[in-house]
Amino acid sequence: MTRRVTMADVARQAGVSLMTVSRVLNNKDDVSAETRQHVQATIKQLGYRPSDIARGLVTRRTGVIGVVVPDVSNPYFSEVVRGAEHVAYAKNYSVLLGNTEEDVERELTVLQSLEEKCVDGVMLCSSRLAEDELEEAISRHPAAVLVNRRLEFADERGGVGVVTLDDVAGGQMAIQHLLDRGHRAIGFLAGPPASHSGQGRLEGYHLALAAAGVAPPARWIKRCPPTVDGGRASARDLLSESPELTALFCFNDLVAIGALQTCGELGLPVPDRIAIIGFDDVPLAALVTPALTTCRTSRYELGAQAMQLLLDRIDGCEDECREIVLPTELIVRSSAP
Amino acid sequence: MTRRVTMADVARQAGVSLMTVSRVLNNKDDVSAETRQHVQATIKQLGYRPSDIARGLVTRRTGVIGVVVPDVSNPYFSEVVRGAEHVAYAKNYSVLLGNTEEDVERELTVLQSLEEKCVDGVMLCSSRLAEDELEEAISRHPAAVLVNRRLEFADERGGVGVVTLDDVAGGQMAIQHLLDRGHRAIGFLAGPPASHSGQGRLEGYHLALAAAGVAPPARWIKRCPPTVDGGRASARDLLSESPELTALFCFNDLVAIGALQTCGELGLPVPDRIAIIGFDDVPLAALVTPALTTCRTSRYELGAQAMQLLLDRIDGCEDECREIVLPTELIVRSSAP
DNA sequence: CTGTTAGCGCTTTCAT
DNA sequence: ATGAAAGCGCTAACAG
Repeated sequence: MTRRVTMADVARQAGVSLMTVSRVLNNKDDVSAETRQHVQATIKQLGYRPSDIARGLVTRRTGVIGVVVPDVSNPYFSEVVRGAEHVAYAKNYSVLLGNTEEDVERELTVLQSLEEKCVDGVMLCSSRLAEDELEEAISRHPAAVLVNRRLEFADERGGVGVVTLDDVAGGQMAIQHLLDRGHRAIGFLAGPPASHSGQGRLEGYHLALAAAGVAPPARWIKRCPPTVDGGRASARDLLSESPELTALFCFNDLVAIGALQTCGELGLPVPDRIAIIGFDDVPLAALVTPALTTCRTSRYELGAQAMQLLLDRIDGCEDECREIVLPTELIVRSSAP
Repeated sequence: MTRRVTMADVARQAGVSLMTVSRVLNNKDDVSAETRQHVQATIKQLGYRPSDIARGLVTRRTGVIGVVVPDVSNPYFSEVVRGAEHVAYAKNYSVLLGNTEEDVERELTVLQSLEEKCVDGVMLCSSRLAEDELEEAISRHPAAVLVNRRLEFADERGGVGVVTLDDVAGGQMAIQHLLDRGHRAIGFLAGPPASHSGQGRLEGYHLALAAAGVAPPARWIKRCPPTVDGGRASARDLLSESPELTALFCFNDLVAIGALQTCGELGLPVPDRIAIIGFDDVPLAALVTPALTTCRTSRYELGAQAMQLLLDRIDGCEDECREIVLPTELIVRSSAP
């Protein structure tokens, strides 16, 4: 393995000083056109590539952003990551990916490792950390943005940006759609108790029903894992305990698809006997039979906006808007026409 | 923003030299137990975290691996990334993610940016680069592994590891299954022409048919984008040009789902009039109606093995096996029972 | 416009 | 068992 070409090599070969090379590299204007061209030619000739890590040591900026997600292979987060990466790339930042595998311990070590890598900022998605741990971890980084999670004392701590979905409005929208179709007995497969998003959607559910004068009994609401299997099992429980239900609102599309399967197994036609609404509009939602009515959320946008906010903060305009709430949109398909 | 705690701070506070702190940090054995404990306490007290970038400058190792994929949000690659990240994490490496967005130019710049970040190695998935560009780009990195792509002169260049799927066997397996069910007129929606995997599957298709004495006319084979829409459109063309087809083998599950939709629109019952087989077994495959028969590939394993190979190479045992070929498995469901 | 001198935070080598 | 000096590749701050 041959030694990496260094700036000194370029300087020597071009017959100039280190600084001149450095200036050319950083597009400083105080270099004569002639010298600049000569240096650039030498750089190309030698195949020189500056070392961001040496540069980072002195500038204190690595050009790297840590992006932490519970599970990259979850289509939800992989879209978020794609959005984040796109924006980062456009501004010449790179993304250091941290996958916590839904594990709190690991989330902590990942955050720590990002510290050692001296990232310029951290984008933390759906953190499962306790509030105090979260604050502590975040405060150790130069900048941070939270996605899908709010921090109670965010304003007081200063630097933390927040990007979330308008889960409450989404939930209201979905329930209102069902109410408009005449449904009154509407169940909710609510997802994991720890989910901030689930809380919001539940709130929307309650708000919309209350406005319509419906008081849902507690048994209409069931927690479940946010997966197809979780949805299938919980839908079965829910429908057997509360056969009066004519509609189901689901934490996300995967849960809704599980519910769809249960209805199939139980011989309950969707949407005629049971209407079903999901959340997220993952690509899958349009492809199942019947196609899923759902609240679309732009996960790509979530990632992109969060990264944007983070970079804005890093590159100066700190007092940019602290919290962004992204809207959702009801996509009406066959499962709840 | 308060200055980062440095090793010098720890040394001063603990009343020892920089070297002692460094030794403790790196678990060198020539430090008295007493001193070690004292230093460790100070480190904890100050919340000191070593800077991998300062360390990297001298050791020439950053503990970062670049992982380059065409599209993180593609379920195929997001699984690969998850596998890779898991292995990397286990060995104390971090993953710098590069998303090329299926763009060759961008693939080149990403690779370049990884160079500047001084990554210890690169894992390049489904590269679309021309052979010479690929060789050049790779040779500029300390170590590299190719996923889903071979390099003609790999052995001669030395350092490049390769991990692929056994696409040929997968294609054969799928076609053999159809032949066993009495199909003879079998079309192939072959995916993008540049895809190495597509080539392999096509080879498997030809081999299996030839062995059965079937000589498929060229019009039975159609290139298409590797997406649902691509599959839908191409299936429509294919079936109208060659109505004699009784089965379709598809480049991947997304294409197969597109084909499924076309059959629905055309009123051709699946599998009775047309049998369909996909490739990959993405989660979606089991959820569509009818459920998709497909060749399962462990994308997680692909990522994990590739990362393993790369790290093995980096950490010494270079002459580890140079090429890994992962098997596929036929999963029989309703679309081609 | 260009070069010189320091030093970023750490490890390596050589002393002690 | 511990420390001092040198330097990794680069840029900031001054000189000229």
